[in-house]
Parts: sequence; structure tokens; C-alpha cells
Amino acid sequence: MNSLSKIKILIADDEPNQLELIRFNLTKENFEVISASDGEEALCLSEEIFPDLIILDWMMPKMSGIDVCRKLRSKSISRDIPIIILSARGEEGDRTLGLEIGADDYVTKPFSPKELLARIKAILRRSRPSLANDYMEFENLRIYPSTQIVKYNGEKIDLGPKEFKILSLLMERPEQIFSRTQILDKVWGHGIDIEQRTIDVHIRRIRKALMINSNEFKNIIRTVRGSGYALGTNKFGFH
Amino acid sequence: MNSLSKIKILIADDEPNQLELIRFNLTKENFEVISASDGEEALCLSEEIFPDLIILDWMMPKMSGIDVCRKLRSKSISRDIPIIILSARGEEGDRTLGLEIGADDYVTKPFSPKELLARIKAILRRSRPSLANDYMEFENLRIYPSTQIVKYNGEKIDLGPKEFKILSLLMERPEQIFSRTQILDKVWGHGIDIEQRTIDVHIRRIRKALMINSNEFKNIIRTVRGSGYALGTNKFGFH
DNA sequence: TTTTTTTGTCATAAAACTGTAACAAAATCC
DNA sequence: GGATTTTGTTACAGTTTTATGACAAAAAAA
Repeated sequence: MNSLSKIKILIADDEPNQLELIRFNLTKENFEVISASDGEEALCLSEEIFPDLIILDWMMPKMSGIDVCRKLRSKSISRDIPIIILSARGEEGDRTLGLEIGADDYVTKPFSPKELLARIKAILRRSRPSLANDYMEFENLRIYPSTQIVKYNGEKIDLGPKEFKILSLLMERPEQIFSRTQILDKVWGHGIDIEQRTIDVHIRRIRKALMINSNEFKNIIRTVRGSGYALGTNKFGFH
Repeated sequence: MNSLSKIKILIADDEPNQLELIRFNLTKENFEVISASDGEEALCLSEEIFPDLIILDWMMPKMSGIDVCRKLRSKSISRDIPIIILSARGEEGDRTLGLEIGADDYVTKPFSPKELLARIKAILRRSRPSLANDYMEFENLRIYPSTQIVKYNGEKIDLGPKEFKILSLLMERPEQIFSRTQILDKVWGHGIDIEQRTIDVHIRRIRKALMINSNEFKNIIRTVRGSGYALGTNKFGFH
């Protein structure tokens, strides 16, 4: 499982031993691990660093995992971050509560590192297709994350790293609109100071690159005025 | 929120009682349920009907759930269908094997219908965002808030942001009359200084856009003289 | 170091969107 | 019918947003 930058996972647990155990195992798997020791810290950190996945202990001081989860789900900026809830309890009520609240998975303690890892991977496979699949496809565009190769109508396309990342992002969720802010956060990293208009230029470069070998050019990146960009054809297409 | 086609779920289990129990619960939730009683049948059926999600019992005659899962994952056509594995065993080895093989979730028997349902929904939320980020519908008009796409009789319609917002507002409560003041407040924001007549023009633009691809135009926005506008047909409106 | 590629910003052009006014058409009231 | 009120329609100007090419800085490669 490779990627351009490490996958960031935030863990929140008030038990130092547990935390360390998870950290150790995830680090071994080449994830970047950030840890928090209570609910509030978890919430703050996740808003600062935009992890790719969040693991929350159910019972924590200050704010429970469930509450953190609820908070995160209520903000559009963190709505799509996958969340796994850890819990010592095993009663059904809890399990379903966790999932209903918008968590993506619920793991009961005690669990083995192996199991947690398997669940993490299962979730990432869905939420970040580029991390799991060899390639992503949309209409006649295909990109291979591991090798950074892009093919359009079977022909290889040259893109700079930034353009590649932007296109990858759009391909992970076709038709979904990404605001310039979102693109900046995901591609450049959160908190970087770059002109929003810069994205327009990169989009232009992607479009240009895709045009080169196709006389019959169909603009595959939709401009959504006032909102951002989305992968999808402007006129026809499914939903 | 309803959809035109139901979400198809394939269940494979060799225990008729179990099968019936799940079928009953899923049908109640408005899923379309297809069932198979062994692994081979499950495999055949899934290739025929492309379910949106597959639930496989681990132990089945002819072909185990794991084997079916492996097969499905090996073909590009079925690679992306989410799979849930059911199992009576609880040993860790099994759990992780299921997930490693590419299943999206692993549920241990006995489980409550409520839990299974929660997991199904959690998975669908990830794998088919369009089902979660759904749309609003009125007669043959559909709008997708998350992608800002509008379809009328299946064809995409182009609307400016303001028009999109107005239409969204009307769609939220079909048949309800919105006064111009209400529309101004909700769409432009409270306290803005805009001519009320401006709304008429936007309404006109929406109507025009909806007319473009339909010769048989049925005015879907009703004018309520002296009051405002409402979504609904002009023919049978009250007042 | 030099060369090449990539990247960010700016200026300007182009396109899309919006609000208004003016007049036409329709509905309502007398 | 005729006057009055309300809505429909169009054109247009003003505004906002996006597209594009050029250029220099930065980074990477040679």
C-alpha cells in the first residue's frame, strides 16, 4: 500500500498503554500516527491536521468518542473522514449506536492489532480508492497511483506532481464537487498559504494535457461556478 | 427519501431460517433482496444482476463465502461491490481472513437485524455516496444537492447558482407557497436589498431552462397570484 | 553549476451570472 | 368593457467568476 505521502491516522485513547500499542503497530505499517489522550484533544487535532482516518475510544475524559464522532460528522469539513470506534462494551445497543452516529466501524476490546489493521485497511480501501486499487478509472481516463501514470484513451499523458494529485483527488469521487479550499487542503496540505486562483491554473494545465492527444476533446472536468470543480462531463452523464 | 430503483442486496446463506430472517428485515427497509442458498448460486447471481451489496455466509455448500468473495474480487466487474461476510465463528483468524480477502465487513453470528442493518448502511454510505448524498425529486425533476446537478426527464439542465438555490428551496416543500420575501431571505440571505421583481426573472430563467429539452413542457412552477411561487402543476392547483 | 521541469502569481480576456428597467400580457376588480 | 394590479418577458448593463497566456521563482535533474 503505497502513496505519495503517508496516510495520517489519529488515535484517541486515554489509556497510554493501549495508545502506545496501537501506535506501535500502525507505525510499523508505515502510517503516520498522531495521538490524543482525550476527546477534546482529538477534536482539536482532527480539525488541525485532517487525518485520513480517526480511531476513537468510546470512553474518554472530557468528551466521549461518540460525542467527538457526532461533532466531526456535523461539520462538512470533517464529514468524510472515516471513523473507527473502540469500545470495551459489547452490548448491541452500543454497537449500533456507534454505527448509526456515522462511525464507519466499531471494534470491541480486546482486539488484536491484526484485526484492527484489517479493519483499517478495509475502510481505507473504500474511502481512498487510490490507496488500494492499482488504478482508478473514469470514462476513458485511467490513473495509476502507484506509478503516477495517467492514460487517456489509452495514451499516456504527462502531468506534473501537483496536477496528478489534483486529478487523483477528483477521481476518488467522480461528480463530487471539490471547493478550491478543499483541493488546497488535500493536495497542498492544510494551512498552506497559496492563492486560490492557482488551482484554476492547474486545472487548466490538466485540461490542456488531456487535450493534446485527443482531437475529439470532451471536457472531463466540470467547472461549478461559485463552488469548485468536479470530475464529470458537462453536458451528459450519469449520476 | 426515495429513489427510482431500489438498492439491490444479494444474500447467500444455506440456512433457510436465517435467510428468511434477513430477507424480511431488509425488505422492510425497502431494499430489493435476492437470495441464494449456496456459494455457486451466489456467484452466478451476482454476475447476472450486479447487486449493490452482497452478504455471504462463511460456511456454505459447494463454495464457501470466502471463496465466493475471492472470486468476486478477482474480476474487475465485481471488484467494487461491497461484501459483508457472516460467520458463526468468532476466532480472530477468521475475522481477519475475511477482511484481508477484500470483504468490507465481517459480522459474527448471532447478530441482531439492527446491527446488520447499521453495518449495511455504514458501508453503502461509503461505497455509493450517491445513495447517501441523495437527491430530491418532484415528478420528473430531480436535483442532487451535493453535486449541484439538475435533471429533468433524465436530461441534465444547466442552472446558475441562484436559480439552483431557488429551485432547491421550492423542492424542499413541494406545493408549499413561498412568498418573494421568503425566497429572498432564504436564497440571498436575510436583510439583503434586492427588488422583489428580480425573483420573477429568476423563476422565468428556471422555467426556460427546464423547457429546453422537453417539447412537451409542463410548467412545474406554479404562480400563486398575490402570494408567490410553489412547486406543483398549474392545472390542478388550489387557491 | 547549468539545464530542464514544475510551480505560483499576475494581468487581462472571456464567460457566466445577476439585477433592473421597460414594456407586454394576463388576471382581477369595478 | 375599462381601469388597475400583478406577473411574464426581454434586453442590457454591471458585476462576479473563471480561463488563459506569460513570466519569474523554485525545485529537480543533469
